[in-house]
Amino acid sequence: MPRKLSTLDPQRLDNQICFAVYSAAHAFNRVYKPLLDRLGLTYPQYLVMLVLWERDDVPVKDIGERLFLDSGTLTPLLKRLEAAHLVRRTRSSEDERQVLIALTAQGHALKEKARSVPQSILAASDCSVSELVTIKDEIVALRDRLNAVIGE
Amino acid sequence: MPRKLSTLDPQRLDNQICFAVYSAAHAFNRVYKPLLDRLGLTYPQYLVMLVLWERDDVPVKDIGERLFLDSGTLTPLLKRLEAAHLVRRTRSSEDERQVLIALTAQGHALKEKARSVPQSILAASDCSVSELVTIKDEIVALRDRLNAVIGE
DNA sequence: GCACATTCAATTGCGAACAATTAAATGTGA
DNA sequence: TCACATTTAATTGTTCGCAATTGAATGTGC
Repeated sequence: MPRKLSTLDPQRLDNQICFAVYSAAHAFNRVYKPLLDRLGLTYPQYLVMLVLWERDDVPVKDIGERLFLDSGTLTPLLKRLEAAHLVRRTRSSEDERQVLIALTAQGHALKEKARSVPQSILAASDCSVSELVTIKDEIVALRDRLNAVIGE
Repeated sequence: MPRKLSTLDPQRLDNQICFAVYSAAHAFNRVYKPLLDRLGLTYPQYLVMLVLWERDDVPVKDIGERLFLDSGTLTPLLKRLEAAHLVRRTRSSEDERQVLIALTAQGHALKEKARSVPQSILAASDCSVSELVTIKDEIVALRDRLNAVIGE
């Protein structure tokens, strides 16, 4: 005779960590949207730019490994960044299979314009930096355990 | 003279909580995929079914508020669930603007087949229930603060 | 050197996700 | 009652995200 099962029922939406993560990702996206609109970027494009601002002139594959995305997602996205004059795509001469992604002057310059984005997000989070770091590390640890299961 | 700034630089990918959430959501999706394939559902479709298993015969808007999704996403998704004979879509007679979503017998029956999904996810998380509940509550609190900022 | 497998990016097709608009039904105020 | 605003789904167009396949370049084992 199940009584007051709802708070424990693993089949209930509100008890699922995955939905929490899924809906939090969308909430972040909505907060980022107006900030990134001013830069002319979508959120996934912003992620690619973050990778390139750290290190330039890397093959598509490296970007994919960093962001957990494949060429089916990245190829059209990078073509859009190229059309926006933020990156250049050139075949590697050492290995003609690889396409190297390099920032243009405009792409480099955009880093300065994007500098204020993280603090706007921090403000929207309404949370201390140390709390955010703690949650972030827990989520990353969880993500890495999930990815380990997939790899096996 | 900034030295070893990388561990603090808010513009670094690995320091961004949003990327942690974003990549964790994709990792969950990849773990769910083989489990949901056997049910013939995608993850967003599974979320809609979770809502309907809790309460049936609700307007599209209610589902949207629960999952933070709009009609642009839900209308085609619900049509696919209807084509799969899992739900029925009927105009409300009291308010002809509303479309009520009800489970079919097949839709109800699928709940049993889906019963083992949460524990498979728990196993993949390689984590205690109490730890997951703690992280989940923190993420939900963060999500709700973000959504509050958007609403204003 | 040559058959074979592997790697890498591109492509195709499908299902989200969302902004913006449309159209119909309902609610409201004068 | 009637003009007007609001609510609700549906629609259109763009961008992700991924599975599956393709084709070219590279690596390998004999």
